[in-house]
Amino acid sequence: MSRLLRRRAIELSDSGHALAKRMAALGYRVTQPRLAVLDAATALSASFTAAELEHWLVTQQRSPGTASIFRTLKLLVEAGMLERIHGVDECHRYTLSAGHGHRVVCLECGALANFEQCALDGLVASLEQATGYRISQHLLEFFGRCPACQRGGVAA
Amino acid sequence: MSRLLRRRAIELSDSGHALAKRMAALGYRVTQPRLAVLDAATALSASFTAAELEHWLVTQQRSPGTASIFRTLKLLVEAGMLERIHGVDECHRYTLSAGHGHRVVCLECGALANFEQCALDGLVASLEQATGYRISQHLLEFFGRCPACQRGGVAA
DNA sequence: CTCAGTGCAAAAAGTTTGCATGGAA
DNA sequence: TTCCATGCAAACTTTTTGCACTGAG
Repeated sequence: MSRLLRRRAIELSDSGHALAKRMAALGYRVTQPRLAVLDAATALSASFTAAELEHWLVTQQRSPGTASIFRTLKLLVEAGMLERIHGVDECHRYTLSAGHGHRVVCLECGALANFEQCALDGLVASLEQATGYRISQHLLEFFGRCPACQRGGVAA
Repeated sequence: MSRLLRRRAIELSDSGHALAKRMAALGYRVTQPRLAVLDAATALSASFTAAELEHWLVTQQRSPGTASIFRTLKLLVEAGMLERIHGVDECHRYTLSAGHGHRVVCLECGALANFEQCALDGLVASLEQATGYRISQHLLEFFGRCPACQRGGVAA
């Protein structure tokens, strides 16, 4: 591929992607499928499943196929650019990584709000004392209805 | 089935099962597969996946088959006798329900410690104010090493 | 140029369902 | 005796893998 073409290929999907630069900085090759998945993750904005992401890419006629999507999702999670999140009954959802923090997830539309504060330190300490466990990780997520869905008025 | 046989069938698995009585009280039929799953859940004691539970039942030569196991697990969760729990990377684990509360899960052996206190009320209130979300549920789980595994000395 | 990454298709998990039979109440 | 629950097998969904080919660096 000529220098010119390569440059065009990258610009094609480079709409706003500091993300792509970050991938390159981490030593990952910046390829079309990876850019497509990052675009999709950005466009979907809230949380999404692999299937939802694939559907979006198909409608955009940019889907690299299921296998590549799964491989890319796994890679991006390892790279820290996406996070896997858990629902009450649903697992295997993803969201663009937003620094460290936890989330409030809308049960109706999947919208997310992030927050930094994690007032668990005290609880962790007292639990370690009470149980004898050495606690190294935690999972904390909140669920409810986002402001828009509350206005929307559909009964929960 | 004669009265005598029925009685024996129930005694077979009635080893310590207030659980079976609870099922009956809830209006569920107390059947061999359900007793077997309850026994397995009790024996496995910590958290377990459907596959682990089936494996235990197979080794005991009491497995009612995959389909019945899944149906029974779903039923027992609905009945509130089992809970679905989430791991960091693993979902679809189950544990015997221990009242309301949250858990500390050992990352090495899967042992659980339950605790009642859930100091999130304040956090929920301030998050509702900060985000505009109406929060109705939360997911909170801790992970680490249990006392036995710490003594066991395998590096984390 | 070279090797990491891709895309297809096929396979492997994991989970659910249809239907005739069996057993709890 | 009645109907709920079971057990098998087959279907389905979701995710992973093998392999020849392609394109990013």
